[in-house]
Amino acid sequence: MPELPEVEQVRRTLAPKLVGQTVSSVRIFYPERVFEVTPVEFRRGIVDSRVKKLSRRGKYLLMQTDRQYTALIGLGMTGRFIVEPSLEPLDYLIVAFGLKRNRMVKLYDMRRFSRISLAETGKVGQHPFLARLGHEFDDKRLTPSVLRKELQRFRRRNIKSVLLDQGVIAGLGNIYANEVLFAAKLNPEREAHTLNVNECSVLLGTTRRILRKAIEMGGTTVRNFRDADGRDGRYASELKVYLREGQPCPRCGKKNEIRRIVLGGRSTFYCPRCQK
DNA sequence: CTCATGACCTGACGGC
DNA sequence: TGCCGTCAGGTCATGA
Repeated sequence: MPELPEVEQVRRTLAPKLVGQTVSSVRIFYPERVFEVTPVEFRRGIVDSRVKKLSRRGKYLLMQTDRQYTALIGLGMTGRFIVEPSLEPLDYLIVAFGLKRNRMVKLYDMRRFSRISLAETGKVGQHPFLARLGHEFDDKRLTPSVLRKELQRFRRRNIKSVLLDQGVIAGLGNIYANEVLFAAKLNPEREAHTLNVNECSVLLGTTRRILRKAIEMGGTTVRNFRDADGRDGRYASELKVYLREGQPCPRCGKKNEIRRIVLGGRSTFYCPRCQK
């Protein structure tokens, strides 16, 4: 579910409840979703330490403690944080962190695609979850010519799949990849390596504008997304093409023009008149 | 290496 | 009402 803006919104709403707190217990309910370390190692790395910082890299949350370890958390499609007193019996729990005064930070996930892991804080960038991630969308070093160069490595892949590839720009998912290409007037089937510097510049501009705005609006709720305060994202009203098959194009106005095709196994929405 | 596909998992929704 | 197929914010392993 969550792409970069949603993960960032979770980070912003979870941080005030978590940073500075001591984690008095760690209970893992779904050990298959703990990667690289054993559940026991994960628990030992976090329990009894204090949360120093909650940050984000791409779609991953990084919970840094005052000891040597950082927990890495990927929310998959439906991962969600709930902070509440005590531990009610709850289906779909992945992990629960106990804080003071009976408060619990629970990660639960209906589809159970969430993933957690542990790294030494100094080596967190080398962790397999993060090692191959591309640029952050707002990284100043990501210039149009750098982007163009990165797109050259793909032989025939279309630009839509490449945007979903976390190795170029980290954090774009299916909603924003569609929206960004519509805003940039680029056809999703366009081969990525054929983009010129000017097109890369436009694409970078729309990516930054859309992600910033989506972050400002607390992300997009289409179905399940809630932040750590239980609130919906408000960006859904800004979506121009995502899930709008058969609707008029908001740019050229042609009726019934938004198409849905499948690229790289994912639904792709676009206006064939505006996106050549 | 590159790319497409299926697998992982559960729920919501539309058609019959 | 109920059953079935399809689809859903992600990522990884597999094999051509």
